[in-house]
Amino acid sequence: MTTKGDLTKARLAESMLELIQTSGYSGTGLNAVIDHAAAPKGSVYFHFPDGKEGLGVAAVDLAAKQFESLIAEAAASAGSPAAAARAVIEALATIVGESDYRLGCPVSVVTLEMGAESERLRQACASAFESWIAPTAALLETGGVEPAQARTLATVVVSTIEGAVIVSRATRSTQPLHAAADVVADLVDRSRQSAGGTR
Amino acid sequence: MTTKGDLTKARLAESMLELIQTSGYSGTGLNAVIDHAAAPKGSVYFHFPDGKEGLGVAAVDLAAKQFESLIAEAAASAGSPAAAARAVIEALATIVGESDYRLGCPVSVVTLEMGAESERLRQACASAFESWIAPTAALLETGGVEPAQARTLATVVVSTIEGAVIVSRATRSTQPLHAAADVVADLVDRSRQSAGGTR
DNA sequence: GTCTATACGACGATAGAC
DNA sequence: GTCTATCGTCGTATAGAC
Repeated sequence: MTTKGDLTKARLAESMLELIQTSGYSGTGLNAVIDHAAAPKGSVYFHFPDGKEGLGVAAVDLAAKQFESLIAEAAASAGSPAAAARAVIEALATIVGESDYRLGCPVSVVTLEMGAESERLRQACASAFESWIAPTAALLETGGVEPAQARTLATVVVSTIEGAVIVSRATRSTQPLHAAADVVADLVDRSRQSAGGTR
Repeated sequence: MTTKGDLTKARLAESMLELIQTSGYSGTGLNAVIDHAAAPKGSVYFHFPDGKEGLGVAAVDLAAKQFESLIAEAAASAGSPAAAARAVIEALATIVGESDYRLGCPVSVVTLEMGAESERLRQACASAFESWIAPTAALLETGGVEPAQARTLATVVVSTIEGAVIVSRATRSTQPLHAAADVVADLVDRSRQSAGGTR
């Protein structure tokens, strides 16, 4: 059953996730989180006994699931791996642009800020990236790319997307993301052909 | 002339740059910076009247110059644009790996943490990215790629590198950077051919 | 002009009231 | 079990001694 406490816990993780995107991990104070979640301060330590670190892990896990869903939906509705990749990146371009370049990838920023300081957070970020690379590689394999190459290419695709979001935010332009969409779609399409897939 | 004060100022910027890479911008306190630079606390506000923000801008500018030099050296010594791109990325893989995955791109993390909060820092980051994209595009043009496509491709190349550094740090493996090196080198080489360059 | 001592606020975390 | 009041620490910034 879903108790009221569970809802509070979910709201806290969602708030943390949202604030991390605009202010980073260190820049997001617990006061801001409980304020945004409309939760009392003590409940943070009730639901997340490890404090901020546990809340951060929950936020990263949540982000992983959300983007994983976006990938799955694009893979299901798009006609080809290349089209799916393009759809995902264009969706991100819309999100980033419509947020006035305030939203970015929470996993990237937590990796960069805390990867060297918290092993728990670093592992959570590694798992998040893996949860995006694996389905991307699987999608490429359905296009006829051999497993090893699919994994390599999927890693690069995810890296490119992460980087493009950052460059887009810095330049306040969706051009880097659109450029990434074009190049990645072309790259995915080409790999399918060169691997001897359905041609 | 170079006064002692100028050296202190440079050391402060270098220390800020180094610490940002492992702990992020918000996670780096001025106390840690002056400690690392072996400088008295007041000199921060003497050399950087705007405080932490000014110091952050100096660190980002410094990072921009350093990586710009790496690109220029690779472009000068490598035999082709593709080889230059590979050399740059492999050099990054060495740096990231040998630092035990503690060093990353300071411009990325400042963009993600402060891009939405400080216009000055955001612009410094945008300038940094531009200072890497422009010479990369120029290099691609020497390979026969037309200007517009060179710019697009250069943006994607820089994005991919930024993202690969992040994924490498999260997974504690240089594999994402090596994968990026392979794919980017191939991409650069292909663009040269498809554009009707020296074949 | 350089640097030390300090002010003031926000942080994460906890103890204990309800 | 849920929340409020508070503690100690560290943050940035500054005032003033040298």
